[in-house]
Amino acid sequence: MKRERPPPSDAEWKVLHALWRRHPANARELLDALGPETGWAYTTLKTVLSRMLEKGLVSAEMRGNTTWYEPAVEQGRARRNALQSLIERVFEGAAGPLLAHLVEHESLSPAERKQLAAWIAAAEKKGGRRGGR
Amino acid sequence: MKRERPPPSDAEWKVLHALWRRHPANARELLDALGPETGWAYTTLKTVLSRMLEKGLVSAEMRGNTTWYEPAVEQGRARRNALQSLIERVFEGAAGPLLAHLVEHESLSPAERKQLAAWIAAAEKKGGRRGGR
DNA sequence: CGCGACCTTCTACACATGTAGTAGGGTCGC
DNA sequence: GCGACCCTACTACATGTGTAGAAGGTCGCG
Repeated sequence: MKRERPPPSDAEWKVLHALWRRHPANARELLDALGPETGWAYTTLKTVLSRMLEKGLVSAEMRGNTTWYEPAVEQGRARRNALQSLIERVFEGAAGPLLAHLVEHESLSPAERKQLAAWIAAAEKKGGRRGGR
Repeated sequence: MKRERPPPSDAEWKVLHALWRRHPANARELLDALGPETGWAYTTLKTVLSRMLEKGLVSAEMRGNTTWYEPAVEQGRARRNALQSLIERVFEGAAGPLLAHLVEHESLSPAERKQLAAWIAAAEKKGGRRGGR
Protein backbone atom coordinates (compact mmCIF):
# COMPACT_ATOMS: atom_id res chain seq x y z
CA MET A 1 0.00 0.00 0.00
CA LYS A 2 1.36 3.34 -0.94
CA ARG A 3 1.38 5.77 1.91
CA GLU A 4 -1.41 8.25 1.63
CA ARG A 5 0.26 11.46 0.57
CA PRO A 6 -1.77 14.65 0.74
CA PRO A 7 -1.79 16.47 -2.58
CA PRO A 8 0.43 19.49 -3.02
CA SER A 9 -1.09 22.86 -2.38
CA ASP A 10 -0.64 25.77 -4.72
CA ALA A 11 2.51 27.01 -3.08
CA GLU A 12 3.84 23.49 -2.93
CA TRP A 13 3.41 22.97 -6.64
CA LYS A 14 5.59 25.98 -7.25
CA VAL A 15 8.31 24.58 -5.09
CA LEU A 16 8.03 21.21 -6.73
CA HIS A 17 8.39 22.67 -10.18
CA ALA A 18 11.54 24.46 -9.14
CA LEU A 19 12.88 21.34 -7.50
CA TRP A 20 12.16 19.11 -10.45
CA ARG A 21 14.03 21.55 -12.61
CA ARG A 22 17.07 21.57 -10.42
CA HIS A 23 17.94 19.49 -7.41
CA PRO A 24 19.20 19.05 -4.85
CA ALA A 25 18.71 22.65 -3.91
CA ASN A 26 18.85 24.63 -0.71
CA ALA A 27 16.36 27.18 0.42
CA ARG A 28 18.37 30.10 -0.87
CA GLU A 29 18.58 28.69 -4.35
CA LEU A 30 14.93 27.86 -4.38
CA LEU A 31 14.08 31.31 -3.25
CA ASP A 32 16.14 32.78 -6.03
CA ALA A 33 14.31 30.60 -8.49
CA LEU A 34 10.89 31.31 -7.06
CA GLY A 35 11.34 34.77 -5.72
CA PRO A 36 10.50 36.69 -8.85
CA GLU A 37 7.10 35.14 -9.32
CA THR A 38 6.16 34.58 -5.72
CA GLY A 39 7.71 37.43 -3.80
CA TRP A 40 8.00 35.10 -0.82
CA ALA A 41 10.03 35.90 2.23
CA TYR A 42 12.79 33.44 2.92
CA THR A 43 11.00 32.14 5.98
CA THR A 44 7.82 31.65 4.03
CA LEU A 45 9.60 29.30 1.73
CA LYS A 46 11.12 27.51 4.68
CA THR A 47 7.70 27.04 6.21
CA VAL A 48 6.34 25.65 2.98
CA LEU A 49 9.29 23.34 2.71
CA SER A 50 8.89 21.99 6.19
CA ARG A 51 5.26 21.25 5.54
CA MET A 52 6.20 19.51 2.35
CA LEU A 53 8.67 17.47 4.30
CA GLU A 54 5.96 16.35 6.68
CA LYS A 55 3.76 15.43 3.77
CA GLY A 56 6.57 13.51 2.18
CA LEU A 57 6.61 15.69 -0.90
CA VAL A 58 10.27 16.45 -0.56
CA SER A 59 13.16 14.85 1.19
CA ALA A 60 15.80 16.80 3.04
CA GLU A 61 19.35 16.20 4.00
CA MET A 62 21.43 18.48 6.11
CA ARG A 63 25.00 19.15 5.14
CA GLY A 64 26.88 21.57 7.32
CA ASN A 65 24.23 23.94 8.51
CA THR A 66 22.36 23.92 5.26
CA THR A 67 19.44 21.75 4.32
CA TRP A 68 19.40 20.29 0.84
CA TYR A 69 16.08 19.38 -0.61
CA GLU A 70 15.06 16.89 -3.24
CA PRO A 71 11.66 16.16 -4.68
CA ALA A 72 10.26 13.00 -3.14
CA VAL A 73 7.51 12.55 -5.67
CA GLU A 74 7.77 11.90 -9.32
CA GLN A 75 6.53 14.65 -11.56
CA GLY A 76 4.55 12.32 -13.74
CA ARG A 77 2.85 10.68 -10.82
CA ALA A 78 2.01 13.95 -9.16
CA ARG A 79 0.55 15.35 -12.32
CA ARG A 80 -1.44 12.26 -12.98
CA ASN A 81 -2.92 12.36 -9.53
CA ALA A 82 -3.82 16.00 -9.90
CA LEU A 83 -5.39 15.35 -13.24
CA GLN A 84 -7.30 12.38 -11.95
CA SER A 85 -8.57 14.41 -9.07
CA LEU A 86 -9.69 17.21 -11.36
CA ILE A 87 -11.51 14.80 -13.59
CA GLU A 88 -13.40 13.43 -10.66
CA ARG A 89 -14.10 16.68 -8.94
CA VAL A 90 -14.89 18.85 -11.92
CA PHE A 91 -15.84 16.49 -14.71
CA GLU A 92 -17.52 13.85 -12.62
CA GLY A 93 -15.15 11.22 -13.83
CA ALA A 94 -15.67 11.63 -17.53
CA ALA A 95 -12.50 12.40 -19.40
CA GLY A 96 -14.35 12.99 -22.64
CA PRO A 97 -15.74 16.44 -21.88
CA LEU A 98 -12.36 17.42 -20.56
CA LEU A 99 -10.88 16.66 -23.92
CA ALA A 100 -13.53 18.68 -25.61
CA HIS A 101 -12.60 21.66 -23.50
CA LEU A 102 -8.97 21.16 -24.17
CA VAL A 103 -9.28 20.91 -27.86
CA GLU A 104 -11.73 23.76 -28.11
CA HIS A 105 -10.22 26.24 -25.76
CA GLU A 106 -6.71 25.48 -24.78
CA SER A 107 -5.06 26.58 -27.95
CA LEU A 108 -2.80 23.73 -28.84
CA SER A 109 0.07 24.54 -31.04
CA PRO A 110 0.14 22.74 -34.37
CA ALA A 111 3.03 20.69 -33.09
CA GLU A 112 1.09 19.65 -30.06
CA ARG A 113 -1.84 18.76 -32.20
CA LYS A 114 0.29 16.65 -34.39
CA GLN A 115 1.85 14.83 -31.53
CA LEU A 116 -1.53 14.28 -30.03
CA ALA A 117 -2.76 12.79 -33.27
CA ALA A 118 0.19 10.46 -33.19
CA TRP A 119 -0.62 9.36 -29.67
CA ILE A 120 -4.15 8.68 -30.63
CA ALA A 121 -3.06 6.61 -33.56
CA ALA A 122 -0.71 4.67 -31.34
CA ALA A 123 -3.36 4.04 -28.76
CA GLU A 124 -5.73 3.07 -31.50
CA LYS A 125 -3.38 0.54 -32.87
CA LYS A 126 -2.50 -0.85 -29.53
CA GLY A 127 -6.08 -1.90 -29.19
CA GLY A 128 -8.79 -1.34 -26.63
CA ARG A 129 -8.99 0.87 -23.65
CA ARG A 130 -6.44 0.35 -21.02
CA GLY A 131 -7.76 -0.76 -17.69
CA GLY A 132 -8.69 2.27 -15.66
CA ARG A 133 -9.49 2.48 -12.02
CA MET B 1 -14.60 43.54 -15.85
CA LYS B 2 -16.10 40.32 -14.65
CA ARG B 3 -16.50 40.16 -10.94
CA GLU B 4 -13.77 38.11 -9.36
CA ARG B 5 -15.48 34.89 -8.38
CA PRO B 6 -13.59 32.55 -6.09
CA PRO B 7 -13.37 29.06 -7.54
CA PRO B 8 -15.64 26.37 -6.15
CA SER B 9 -14.26 24.19 -3.42
CA ASP B 10 -14.63 20.44 -3.43
CA ALA B 11 -17.93 20.43 -1.63
CA GLU B 12 -19.16 23.23 -3.82
CA TRP B 13 -18.46 21.31 -6.98
CA LYS B 14 -20.67 18.54 -5.73
CA VAL B 15 -23.49 20.92 -5.14
CA LEU B 16 -22.98 22.52 -8.51
CA HIS B 17 -23.13 19.20 -10.30
CA ALA B 18 -26.40 18.40 -8.61
CA LEU B 19 -27.78 21.82 -9.40
CA TRP B 20 -26.76 21.71 -13.03
CA ARG B 21 -28.54 18.42 -13.31
CA ARG B 22 -31.75 19.70 -11.84
CA HIS B 23 -32.75 23.20 -10.88
CA PRO B 24 -34.20 25.12 -9.27
CA ALA B 25 -33.88 22.93 -6.24
CA ASN B 26 -34.31 23.40 -2.55
CA ALA B 27 -31.99 22.18 0.14
CA ARG B 28 -33.98 19.05 0.81
CA GLU B 29 -33.90 17.94 -2.79
CA LEU B 30 -30.23 18.69 -3.03
CA LEU B 31 -29.55 16.72 0.08
CA ASP B 32 -31.44 13.77 -1.30
CA ALA B 33 -29.38 13.99 -4.44
CA LEU B 34 -26.09 14.41 -2.61
CA GLY B 35 -26.75 12.55 0.57
CA PRO B 36 -25.74 9.10 -0.58
CA GLU B 37 -22.27 10.09 -1.66
CA THR B 38 -21.59 12.82 0.83
CA GLY B 39 -23.38 11.79 3.98
CA TRP B 40 -23.80 15.45 4.81
CA ALA B 41 -26.08 16.69 7.52
CA TYR B 42 -28.80 18.99 6.30
CA THR B 43 -27.20 21.98 7.94
CA THR B 44 -23.87 21.17 6.40
CA LEU B 45 -25.42 21.53 3.00
CA LYS B 46 -27.08 24.74 4.04
CA THR B 47 -23.78 26.15 5.18
CA VAL B 48 -22.14 25.22 1.93
CA LEU B 49 -25.00 26.77 0.03
CA SER B 50 -24.82 30.04 1.90
CA ARG B 51 -21.12 30.28 1.21
CA MET B 52 -21.78 29.60 -2.43
CA LEU B 53 -24.32 32.36 -2.38
CA GLU B 54 -21.75 34.80 -1.05
CA LYS B 55 -19.33 33.71 -3.70
CA GLY B 56 -21.94 34.15 -6.36
CA LEU B 57 -21.83 30.51 -7.38
CA VAL B 58 -25.54 30.05 -6.91
CA SER B 59 -28.51 32.34 -6.78
CA ALA B 60 -31.33 31.91 -4.33
CA GLU B 61 -34.93 32.91 -4.23
CA MET B 62 -37.21 32.41 -1.32
CA ARG B 63 -40.72 31.20 -1.93
CA GLY B 64 -42.82 30.63 1.14
CA ASN B 65 -40.37 29.60 3.77
CA THR B 66 -38.23 27.62 1.38
CA THR B 67 -35.19 28.79 -0.49
CA TRP B 68 -34.84 27.72 -4.09
CA TYR B 69 -31.41 27.61 -5.54
CA GLU B 70 -30.14 27.90 -9.06
CA PRO B 71 -26.62 27.65 -10.37
CA ALA B 72 -25.25 31.10 -11.07
CA VAL B 73 -22.30 29.94 -13.09
CA GLU B 74 -22.28 28.13 -16.34
CA GLN B 75 -20.95 24.61 -16.25
CA GLY B 76 -18.74 25.11 -19.25
CA ARG B 77 -17.21 28.27 -17.90
CA ALA B 78 -16.61 26.79 -14.50
CA ARG B 79 -14.97 23.74 -15.95
CA ARG B 80 -12.84 25.77 -18.26
CA ASN B 81 -11.63 27.91 -15.41
CA ALA B 82 -10.81 24.89 -13.34
CA LEU B 83 -8.98 23.31 -16.21
CA GLN B 84 -7.09 26.48 -16.94
CA SER B 85 -6.10 26.75 -13.35
CA LEU B 86 -4.90 23.17 -13.27
CA ILE B 87 -2.85 23.69 -16.37
CA GLU B 88 -1.13 26.64 -14.83
CA ARG B 89 -0.66 25.21 -11.41
CA VAL B 90 0.30 21.68 -12.29
CA PHE B 91 1.50 21.78 -15.85
CA GLU B 92 3.10 25.20 -15.79
CA GLY B 93 0.88 26.43 -18.54
CA ALA B 94 1.64 23.79 -21.12
CA ALA B 95 -1.42 21.91 -22.31
CA GLY B 96 0.64 19.46 -24.32
CA PRO B 97 1.91 17.30 -21.45
CA LEU B 98 -1.58 17.27 -20.04
CA LEU B 99 -2.83 15.69 -23.20
CA ALA B 100 -0.08 13.18 -23.08
CA HIS B 101 -1.19 12.15 -19.62
CA LEU B 102 -4.75 11.94 -20.72
CA VAL B 103 -4.11 9.80 -23.68
CA GLU B 104 -1.65 7.59 -21.91
CA HIS B 105 -3.29 7.12 -18.57
CA GLU B 106 -6.85 8.19 -18.42
CA SER B 107 -8.26 5.23 -20.21
CA LEU B 108 -10.27 6.87 -22.91
CA SER B 109 -12.93 4.76 -24.39
CA PRO B 110 -12.51 3.94 -28.05
CA ALA B 111 -15.39 6.26 -28.78
CA GLU B 112 -13.71 9.09 -26.96
CA ARG B 113 -10.52 8.44 -28.78
CA LYS B 114 -12.29 8.51 -32.05
CA GLN B 115 -14.02 11.72 -31.30
CA LEU B 116 -10.79 13.24 -30.19
CA ALA B 117 -9.15 12.22 -33.41
CA ALA B 118 -11.97 13.83 -35.28
CA TRP B 119 -11.51 17.07 -33.39
CA ILE B 120 -7.88 17.08 -34.14
CA ALA B 121 -8.50 16.52 -37.76
CA ALA B 122 -11.03 19.32 -37.82
CA ALA B 123 -8.70 21.71 -36.09
CA GLU B 124 -5.95 20.66 -38.41
CA LYS B 125 -8.01 21.39 -41.45
CA LYS B 126 -9.29 24.63 -40.13
CA GLY B 127 -5.75 25.85 -40.07
CA GLY B 128 -3.54 27.44 -37.43
CA ARG B 129 -3.82 27.61 -33.73
CA ARG B 130 -6.71 29.43 -32.32
CA GLY B 131 -6.01 32.53 -30.28
CA GLY B 132 -5.19 31.57 -26.76
CA ARG B 133 -5.72 33.14 -23.38
C1' DC C 1 -55.01 26.97 19.40
C1' DG C 2 -51.08 24.13 20.15
C1' DC C 3 -47.85 20.56 18.32
C1' DG C 4 -44.99 18.49 15.22
C1' DA C 5 -42.53 18.74 10.97
C1' DC C 6 -39.76 21.24 8.36
C1' DC C 7 -37.37 25.35 7.15
C1' DT C 8 -34.03 28.98 8.16
C1' DT C 9 -30.08 31.61 10.25
C1' DC C 10 -26.24 31.82 13.72
C1' DT C 11 -22.52 30.15 15.90
C1' DA C 12 -18.67 26.96 16.44
C1' DC C 13 -14.65 24.52 15.80
C1' DA C 14 -10.78 21.90 13.71
C1' DC C 15 -7.63 21.62 10.09
C1' DA C 16 -5.16 23.34 5.83
C1' DT C 17 -2.82 27.02 3.77
C1' DG C 18 -0.51 31.48 2.83
C1' DT C 19 2.42 34.35 4.86
C1' DA C 20 5.95 35.94 7.81
C1' DG C 21 8.34 37.48 12.32
C1' DT C 22 11.53 36.30 16.08
C1' DA C 23 15.10 33.91 18.30
C1' DG C 24 19.12 31.37 18.42
C1' DG C 25 23.38 29.04 16.42
C1' DG C 26 27.48 28.59 13.14
C1' DT C 27 31.20 30.87 10.26
C1' DC C 28 34.33 33.97 8.51
C1' DG C 29 36.77 38.31 7.98
C1' DC C 30 39.23 41.52 10.45
C1' DG D 1 37.07 37.58 19.85
C1' DC D 2 33.35 40.24 17.74
C1' DG D 3 30.12 41.61 14.60
C1' DA D 4 27.89 40.74 9.99
C1' DC D 5 25.65 37.40 7.79
C1' DC D 6 23.28 33.33 6.78
C1' DC D 7 20.98 29.29 8.33
C1' DT D 8 17.55 26.86 11.04
C1' DA D 9 13.47 26.04 14.19
C1' DC D 10 9.51 27.85 16.44
C1' DT D 11 5.55 30.68 16.80
C1' DA D 12 1.75 33.36 14.98
C1' DC D 13 -2.17 34.77 12.67
C1' DA D 14 -5.80 35.43 8.97
C1' DT D 15 -8.61 33.11 5.75
C1' DG D 16 -10.89 29.15 3.52
C1' DT D 17 -13.12 24.84 4.08
C1' DG D 18 -15.53 20.78 6.04
C1' DT D 19 -18.66 19.80 9.20
C1' DA D 20 -22.42 20.37 12.20
C1' DG D 21 -25.21 21.79 16.51
C1' DA D 22 -28.58 25.17 18.59
C1' DA D 23 -32.19 28.18 18.34
C1' DG D 24 -35.99 30.11 16.32
C1' DG D 25 -39.85 30.98 12.42
C1' DT D 26 -44.06 28.96 9.83
C1' DC D 27 -47.72 26.25 8.59
C1' DG D 28 -51.04 22.55 8.44
C1' DC D 29 -53.56 19.25 11.22
C1' DG D 30 -56.22 17.75 14.86
